[in-house]
Amino acid sequence: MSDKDDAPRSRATAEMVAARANVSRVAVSRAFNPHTSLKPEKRELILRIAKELDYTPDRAARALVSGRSHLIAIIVPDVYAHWESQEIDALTTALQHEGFATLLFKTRTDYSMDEQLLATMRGHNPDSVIAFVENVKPSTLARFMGRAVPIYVHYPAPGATDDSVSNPLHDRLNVLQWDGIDQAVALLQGYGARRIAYLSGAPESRANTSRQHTLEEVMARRGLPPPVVVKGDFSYDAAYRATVNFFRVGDGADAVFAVNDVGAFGVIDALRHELGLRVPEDVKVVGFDDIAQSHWKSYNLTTVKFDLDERVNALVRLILRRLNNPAAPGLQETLNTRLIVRGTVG
Amino acid sequence: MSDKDDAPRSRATAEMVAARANVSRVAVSRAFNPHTSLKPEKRELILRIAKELDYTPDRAARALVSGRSHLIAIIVPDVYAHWESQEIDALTTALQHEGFATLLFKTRTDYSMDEQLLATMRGHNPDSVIAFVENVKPSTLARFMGRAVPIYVHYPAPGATDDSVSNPLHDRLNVLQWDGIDQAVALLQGYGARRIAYLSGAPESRANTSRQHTLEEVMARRGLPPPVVVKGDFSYDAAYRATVNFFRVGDGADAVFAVNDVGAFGVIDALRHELGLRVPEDVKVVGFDDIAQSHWKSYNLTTVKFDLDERVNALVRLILRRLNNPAAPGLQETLNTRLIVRGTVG
DNA sequence: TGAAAAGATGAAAGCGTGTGCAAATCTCTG
DNA sequence: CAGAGATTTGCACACGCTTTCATCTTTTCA
Repeated sequence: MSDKDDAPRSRATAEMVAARANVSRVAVSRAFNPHTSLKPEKRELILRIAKELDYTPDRAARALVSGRSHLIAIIVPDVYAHWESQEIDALTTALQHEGFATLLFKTRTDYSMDEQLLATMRGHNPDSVIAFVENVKPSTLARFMGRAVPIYVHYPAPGATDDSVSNPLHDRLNVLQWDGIDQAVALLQGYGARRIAYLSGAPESRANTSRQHTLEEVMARRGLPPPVVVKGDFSYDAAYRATVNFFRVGDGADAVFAVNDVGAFGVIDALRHELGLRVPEDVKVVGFDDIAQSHWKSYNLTTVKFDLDERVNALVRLILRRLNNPAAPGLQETLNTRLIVRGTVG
Repeated sequence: MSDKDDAPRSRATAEMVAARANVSRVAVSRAFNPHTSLKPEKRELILRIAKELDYTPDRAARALVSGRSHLIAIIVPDVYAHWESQEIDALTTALQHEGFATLLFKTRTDYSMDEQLLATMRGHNPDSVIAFVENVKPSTLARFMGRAVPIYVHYPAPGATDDSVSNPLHDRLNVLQWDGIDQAVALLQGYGARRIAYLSGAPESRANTSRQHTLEEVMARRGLPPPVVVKGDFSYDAAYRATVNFFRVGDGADAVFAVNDVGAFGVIDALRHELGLRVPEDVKVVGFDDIAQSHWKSYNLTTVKFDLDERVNALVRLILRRLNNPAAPGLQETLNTRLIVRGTVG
């Protein structure tokens, strides 16, 4: 065998591995694809030599012919928003485990979808797209995808019509909020709270409206007056300012139900550090998400929780089901919520 | 012109656009590449028809022939760690602006590098790799890349030998910590603190060791006794436990310098909610990073700051410089730090 | 032991794009 | 209007891989 010098700084190719192993290039391809027929010892030899040469099949070339890019796109408005970052983290780990890589795209913070961005994303040909963003119509997103069927995270409101039948353009993860919110209201009611305020997120977002409507419905059924809405935008700073303003000029409230945990932190800090009120003695606070910071001692927040692992598993399941059956009508998974009781209520 | 029906659910290709526009396929390719010669009106026509057909050039095919994937890989141990998530967020936005997409990879939390992961990453052929992870030798990472030259974030310690010359295998972003740490110590000293403890991160990580050594050096030069090291791991929970333990069994300290802001939060909460000590009256606390939460009222942390935008710009600059000059020796950018004074010192 | 079934192998045909090269067209000058 | 130069255009090939298909080899079973 001749001891050929390899080029110094370019990646090894299947051709080189084949030459070195005295097999055809096709055999190399087969060695890297599990369900192909290849004599075991031959496969072993090829894999050994591949390792020697630091060879990995080129995903782009593979994608071109197989139609699988092994890329999963995630679209988020804010990576550093706390809930999102934890979800991206867990999702990336889970996807990695299944052989996928995460392709991250950021939309503008006004939750609108940029056509340029969608075109770029489509160019990368992701096997699936997970949209945490809500102000884009499924039909728009679908138009911008190739074979991939986008996955939406959906929060069904109690009264809303289920549009799953009429919209088979995307798969869905349904997050049911009723149970968690009902448990929260029951707890507040148990401690004597009647005037409950709702700190909103960005008003147009569906995470916000569905949460608000669910809360209103729950409170009505429990014979409570409708919640006063304090307008926020999911951020700490907005929650802080809105709370200060609300308690200074308005009648105040016995409790605040926040659209998310970060908002709840803003509420708590405003109450304690600006308004001189005590939590939970004077005002009770409930959040939504149960992010990592919620158990930190400064907040110790009572909050409604999605189970992150369950949520990630459901998303991965959706992706795999869809890839195994590209022609299936809109797939769905459903997830529930529950209350985590800590120190900001009673 | 015949009104051909297009296939319902597969992506448009350059061929189809060419047919519809009565031009060659090559012209379509040229229409999408700025610096090629093509009659302007022809280009315009092609782009218009491309839009009609929802055509975008396939990145995988393009990458195969041009050698540019337009993918930038980022390797992190934790996405949801606060500093990292903010950096990923800003970086993704900036890269998107330059036409790149972010490819996210998560290492194991012990900061070790998985060869399997590296192989997968190499398979995707990223144009560049940014490693926030420290326990992998540059030579290992370089072996796993193709043409791409990895970028390391480096924290030069004051006495450390500069290995930039001997290691041209990677580009570097140097973050100088001296100024910020010196300002912090000066401030603490000004308020009469002498016994300063250091809350460490994962001991083996270079972010930790370099920060610790710089602190030791700064304190020595200012005539202070060396800092007592309290062992943490960058997380809130570890910081909380370590602080409780340290102040219960040891002599305590006048001030704690934490390796990062999240750790500082753990320190503050332990002091206030578990040990009954006041911050800053009894113990002063300084952090490192200036993440978004640091200005929240519950903490209001005095901290050493990298400027995030500067940092992201420097990274993007490194990437572009490298792509314009693949053969250049190890490129570098340098960044400084400074103290942000808030309420946890005096 | 022989024929049929099963398994292993390689040649060739793509996948969708960019690029070198030569031919074709246009522009300009005197 | 000729001819040189600049610009535009298309053919053919390359990128690295998977996947049919036909061929060759091995196993199975009566």
